[in-house]
Amino acid sequence: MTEPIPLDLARLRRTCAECSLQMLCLPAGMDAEDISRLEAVVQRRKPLTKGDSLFRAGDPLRAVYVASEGVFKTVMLSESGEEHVLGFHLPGELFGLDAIGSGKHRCEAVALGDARVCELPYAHLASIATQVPSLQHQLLRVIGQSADRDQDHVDVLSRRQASERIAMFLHGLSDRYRRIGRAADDFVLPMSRDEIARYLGLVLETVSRGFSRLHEDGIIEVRGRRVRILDVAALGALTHGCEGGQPPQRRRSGG
Amino acid sequence: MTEPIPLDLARLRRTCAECSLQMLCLPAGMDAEDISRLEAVVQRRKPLTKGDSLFRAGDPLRAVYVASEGVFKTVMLSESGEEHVLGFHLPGELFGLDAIGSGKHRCEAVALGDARVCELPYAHLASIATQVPSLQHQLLRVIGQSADRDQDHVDVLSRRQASERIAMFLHGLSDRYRRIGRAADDFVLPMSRDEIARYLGLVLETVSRGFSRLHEDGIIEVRGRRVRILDVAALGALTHGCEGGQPPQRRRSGG
DNA sequence: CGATTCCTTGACTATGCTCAAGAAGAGTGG
DNA sequence: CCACTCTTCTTGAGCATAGTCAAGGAATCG
Repeated sequence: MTEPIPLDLARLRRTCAECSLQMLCLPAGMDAEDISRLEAVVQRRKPLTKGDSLFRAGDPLRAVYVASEGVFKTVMLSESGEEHVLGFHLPGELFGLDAIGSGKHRCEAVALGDARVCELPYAHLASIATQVPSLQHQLLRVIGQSADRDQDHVDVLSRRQASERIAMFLHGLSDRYRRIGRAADDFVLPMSRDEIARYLGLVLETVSRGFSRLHEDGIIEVRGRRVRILDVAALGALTHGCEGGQPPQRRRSGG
Repeated sequence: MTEPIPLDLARLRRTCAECSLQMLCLPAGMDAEDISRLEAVVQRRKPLTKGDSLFRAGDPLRAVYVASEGVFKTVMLSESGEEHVLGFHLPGELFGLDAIGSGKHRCEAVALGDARVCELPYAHLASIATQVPSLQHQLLRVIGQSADRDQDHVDVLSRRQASERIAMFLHGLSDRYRRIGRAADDFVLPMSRDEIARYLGLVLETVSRGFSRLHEDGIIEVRGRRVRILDVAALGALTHGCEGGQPPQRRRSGG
């Protein structure tokens, strides 16, 4: 465990300038000089595996993070003991920002599988941002984008119909996969039905039935965690709740 | 309408240093010198009345806002035409940050009654933040706090039971009233049942029934928009879903 | 290959939505 | 100041959607 593994060291040495996620991540839009100043504070942590926590609720704000490989979820445990999933964090997406408001993390970040993160010590980041306006601007932007994702979550949860929430979830995930350069219509879900349910404010059975329904209707093909989107337009239409292509629910008028 | 009203002009001239909301607002924790640099960019807009929009979805990011008097709601219109309420903004709370991620506003901000706002042109704010580290820090903090409120919204919407959502809403609102120095257990709701419902992902009838139920159970006293919280502890307990003081729902075992 | 976890599907139930009508407030003008 | 109107709120009855409980099947891991 403590013995140095050459391959890992090589990866740890990788810089932002070489990173495939550069376009998506904090360095986006920064010039070479600025990036090198940013690189000075970026730390690459040792790889994590399924279930590992990056931080827990109550931990003081030390750093913000971006997954370079693998997917994370952030979860909040309600007083009644239920686990609510606040978000899923794909490679290139900044997370851990929940501690900026109060100085303490409000949630826990957990790796959904093997993962690797870049850690950006917050105090360093903020002080460099003072010196490098383009980084400050970029930092505000990514924070804003993170807030946009939270907003999308609110948007999903505001939908009354479970089918709408599920369609929005898949549609949004597909979009995000495209953005990170991965197939948008054929992927393996990194999270369980239960985790999806806890993200959507539903129970896992409802999510499962929702998936089956989309399969029956020929909109997706699903087998376990493998998902293929066959009809993006129809999926998008379901997102709007009202009738799009197929009727969203067999009403008495149809039957 | 266009004639100058002395009283209003006097108010418009008021500075951050004199503002009663100083402790809550952006200037919190800044010294006199820094505040004066901030004041240079703050603009006080002419008063708004019920229904007036401050910005609309699609508008470019010009400024961020803080209500100095009155309450605002931010709303998003879904493709199917429904209005979703994203948040209510009390005096001292920064809003309009939704445009930071993309450069465009994602939602519309509407005054719920007579209101007055301070407008902070974003470009100015960001450039001063570069020069004044304490403002940068403060700016990041308030953005973080705004994200915390969004997170609280997610938390509310994740609850399955309507009664929990309603209890959390009242409990949270009460908290925020206390923070701005107003009575936390006796207030007039600035928003309608319908707006509450659209915030909670429910319909107005459900909200109305929820309020009536809390009244019956002796936890609150409600008459129209006037609310008095009689038993904060019980309200907090309902927030947790599980049984607290009174049973949350009369089950057959009880009747 | 066995054990465990995860997913699917069914039957039943309950919560909250729909539709509907009436009461209470707020605003307006005589 | 009161009558009128319009909006907002309350309450009721019935129904549909999603939750609960339960069991069996698929997939994954050691």
